[in-house]
Amino acid sequence: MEGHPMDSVCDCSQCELRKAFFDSFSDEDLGDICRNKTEFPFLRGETIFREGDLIRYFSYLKSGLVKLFKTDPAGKDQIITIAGPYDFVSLLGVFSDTHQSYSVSVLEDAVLCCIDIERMREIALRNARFSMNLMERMGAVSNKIIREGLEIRKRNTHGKVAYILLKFCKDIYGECIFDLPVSRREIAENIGMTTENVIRTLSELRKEKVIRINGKEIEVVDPAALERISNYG
Amino acid sequence: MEGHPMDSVCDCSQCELRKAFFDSFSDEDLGDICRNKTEFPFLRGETIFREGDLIRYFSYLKSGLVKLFKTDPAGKDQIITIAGPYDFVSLLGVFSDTHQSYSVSVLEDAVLCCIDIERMREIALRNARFSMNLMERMGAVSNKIIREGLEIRKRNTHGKVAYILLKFCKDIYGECIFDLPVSRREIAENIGMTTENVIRTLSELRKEKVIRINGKEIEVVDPAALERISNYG
DNA sequence: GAAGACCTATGACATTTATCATAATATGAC
DNA sequence: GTCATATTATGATAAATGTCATAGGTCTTC
Repeated sequence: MEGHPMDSVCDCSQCELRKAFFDSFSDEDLGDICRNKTEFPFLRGETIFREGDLIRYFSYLKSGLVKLFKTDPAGKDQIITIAGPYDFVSLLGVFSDTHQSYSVSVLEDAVLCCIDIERMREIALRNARFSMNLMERMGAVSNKIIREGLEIRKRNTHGKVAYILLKFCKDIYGECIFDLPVSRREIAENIGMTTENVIRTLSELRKEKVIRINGKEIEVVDPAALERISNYG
Repeated sequence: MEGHPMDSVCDCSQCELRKAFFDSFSDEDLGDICRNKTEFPFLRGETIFREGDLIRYFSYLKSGLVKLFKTDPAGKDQIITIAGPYDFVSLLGVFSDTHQSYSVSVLEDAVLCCIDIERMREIALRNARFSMNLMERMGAVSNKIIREGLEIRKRNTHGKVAYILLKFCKDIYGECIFDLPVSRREIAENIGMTTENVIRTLSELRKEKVIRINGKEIEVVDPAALERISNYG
């Protein structure tokens, strides 16, 4: 894990993600976690951890945007998913596996909240409601990744590109106009097609006046048409 | 849930899956579960539950083979995965969702062990080690599904077919000769290609003397070649 | 500011995959 | 057993997708 711990000015009792993870905590446990957590700020392009690294922390994203990916023997990356604050938390292997099974790197400056894995385990073992919350939270993340994989698998190239554009505009940014946080190649690595065809498909959507393109900036001009393409293709 | 409860002759303390789920149980909790579980036998072709059904049980497969799938508005099925005893257990939504998010039906006669969801929750809430075991177990299943999805996504048709044949021979049956528990169409629904191309690809593998086909019976004659095709394609 | 690396873009072409048609075989219902 | 239906199979063709080549633009590094 790169990055340098930042002064932990954060008060866990005020954390907006508290409800998702620590709602069941006693003041004591919350104080314990709060004093023992470390926040790591990361800049765009930095790698948080790599496939195969030892798991030392339970971690969740407080802010920013990351990509989860695997690298094959030939050095080609395959992106598992792109995730924001509520979508990225150590997946379920965190208590059973010893090593990371994928890499995570930063697409938009991020803050990661990290809790020593042993301390986390210890608390989980004496607070069953917390274990349950954790299970629900991590389960939701896993399920989302599984569902997304199925949606991508069943679409053709146009459908795939439309699907991921809609993910950016609906799930990630909540706006029809946004700056793509990834390259065309990374989109290709995410949805399983070639970079050239991603570029070509984007150009076609532009020619059909469904989107407007200005470098990294994308504007979804005709969301209904994009939905149709996503659902049909 | 169809099927009729069978006489519960099973003694949980002897259950071969016990270690996976109930290792941390006190004799008391184990007895409690054992007395309150219900075993449902299912025949090939039967549906265990459908997407959208109310979740009433925590369930895991004791024996047999099942498929997890989703049905789209047009009525087309998409198979999420094919799972045996250690690979199928209520996924992580079981404590947070109220309804099933996919359907499960039976490929090979199966026995499902079911525990009332409320009782399960209650035990999980007072036995944190059990919650932890559960989390690990369910996490392993989720992770396996995610990984499988990625492997399928990155392969071309030959690689996909080779991949799933290897799954049958290595993971499911542990033998190079086996009866396919699914139709060619179901294979297509699993790996995201057309039925015709699954059939064609199988025929090609036969012509290349990598496999032998006799109806549902498949023999992997040249496992090394099949591995190469799976890894290259 | 020059060089190199990467990103975006597009065209031409080859290959892969899907679609449509047809038929033999197998399976299930009555 | 027979009829209806689904499955397996194969070929012909169309459509989609990948590969290769080229080029201008952008960004980083020295």
